[in-house]
Amino acid sequence: MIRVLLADDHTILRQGLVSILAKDDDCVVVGEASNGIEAVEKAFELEPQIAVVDISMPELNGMEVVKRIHQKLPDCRILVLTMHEEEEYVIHMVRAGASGYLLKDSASEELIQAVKTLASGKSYFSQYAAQVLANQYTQPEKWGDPYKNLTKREREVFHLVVDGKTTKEIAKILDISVKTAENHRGKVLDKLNVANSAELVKYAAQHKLLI
Amino acid sequence: MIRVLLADDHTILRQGLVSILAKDDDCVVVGEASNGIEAVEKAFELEPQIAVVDISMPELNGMEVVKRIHQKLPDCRILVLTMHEEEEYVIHMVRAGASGYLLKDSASEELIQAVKTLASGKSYFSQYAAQVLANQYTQPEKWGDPYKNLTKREREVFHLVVDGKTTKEIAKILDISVKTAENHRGKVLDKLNVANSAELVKYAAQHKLLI
DNA sequence: AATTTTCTAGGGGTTTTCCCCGATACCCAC
DNA sequence: GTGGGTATCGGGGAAAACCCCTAGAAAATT
Repeated sequence: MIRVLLADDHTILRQGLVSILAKDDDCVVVGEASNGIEAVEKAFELEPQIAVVDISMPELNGMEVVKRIHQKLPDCRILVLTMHEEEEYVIHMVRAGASGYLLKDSASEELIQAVKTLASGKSYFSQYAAQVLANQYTQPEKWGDPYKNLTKREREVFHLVVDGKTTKEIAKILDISVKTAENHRGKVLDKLNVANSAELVKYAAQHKLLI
Repeated sequence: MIRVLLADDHTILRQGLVSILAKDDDCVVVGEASNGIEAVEKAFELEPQIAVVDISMPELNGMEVVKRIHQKLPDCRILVLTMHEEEEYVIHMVRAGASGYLLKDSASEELIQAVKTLASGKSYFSQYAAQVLANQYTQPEKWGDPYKNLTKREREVFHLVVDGKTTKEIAKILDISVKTAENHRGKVLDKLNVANSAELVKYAAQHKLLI
């Protein structure tokens, strides 16, 4: 039996979800929440296997809800159910810890399908959401604005730092003095507005300049 | 007019592709290749906007072809057309630089759709391929083996370092001396077999322990 | 040709990292 | 209990990173 928590501020829609899930023998709705705070509290209290969460909710928005639930209950799989089709929403929710993303105009069979898929440990994305996430892989062209301000040499240094090279190694590779390499790196840190090399690598990772 | 290069070792299938694309007024097949080496050479020579590439080809496999074309001609968009459904293929081809992934049993309309989508600068993935790539984002952390050897405290330090915190900050957060924090970090570096904090963040990113 | 930007390199300083070392405390087996 | 392993806590010291600066040569722009 898959224990499901529903979080959506629209009562009617929640009712609809309950009736859809009630028809399925493997699912049981163990709780409902009508705002973000309540959603988090009920999740902690009931520890459901699946949490179905809307993006726009009063008190606490969906992304915060997903973050908090995912942090405290990593085993609880979160399905985002929303009207929002925007790319940013998909990406941010998945980053926050969602394992599924479904649009509200999906068929009811798809909801059940999604819940079961998540319960089995896999992920489930609507056609559109999957497309958005897949695109993420092929667009490292979005070199963040700051990155574009780096000079050619600075970019070389940048990539070497990101690769874990020390200043000394960089100097040897580029055949310049350690001091110069240090200078370049300093400028890179400055231009990308990060405090140290570790943060620089983090920046790179978040902008898909890694791997 | 979208200039397309076809690379597939099966002559009949290539014929089919030509006739499909010929029906469309916006596309023109400027070249064909029946093996990997030839594909790369023709690509460099003709500089097509779109290269349709099969995975399994003689002389040079599809992944190498994609890599080489993508490296020399970053503006040439590559569509992988294959029978292989395996996850690894999708991921590897996309990493190598492919912008689209289509199965050979797709409808001919979908091929044209994919070619046009790629030409417009976007990506195109078959339902299945998109699903595979989307899943990459949510894979329940397969915390690498080395990570599991970290003690509780070391993991706390690990995550703080990865978050870009300095030792001093970590010491304050965990309410321990700077020296102790340094020590913990040293052990983490040692256990994860990395040389410095930058590499540590890289490790985290590659194991999806970031963000 | 003149100006700006980039690349180069160093001086000299503080802070952080990194690699040694030892002390305490805890758990667990003998 | 008593020893052995391990986790946590620290320190000393050398090396590296980081930060402030100057400054000339080369390259790109105007």
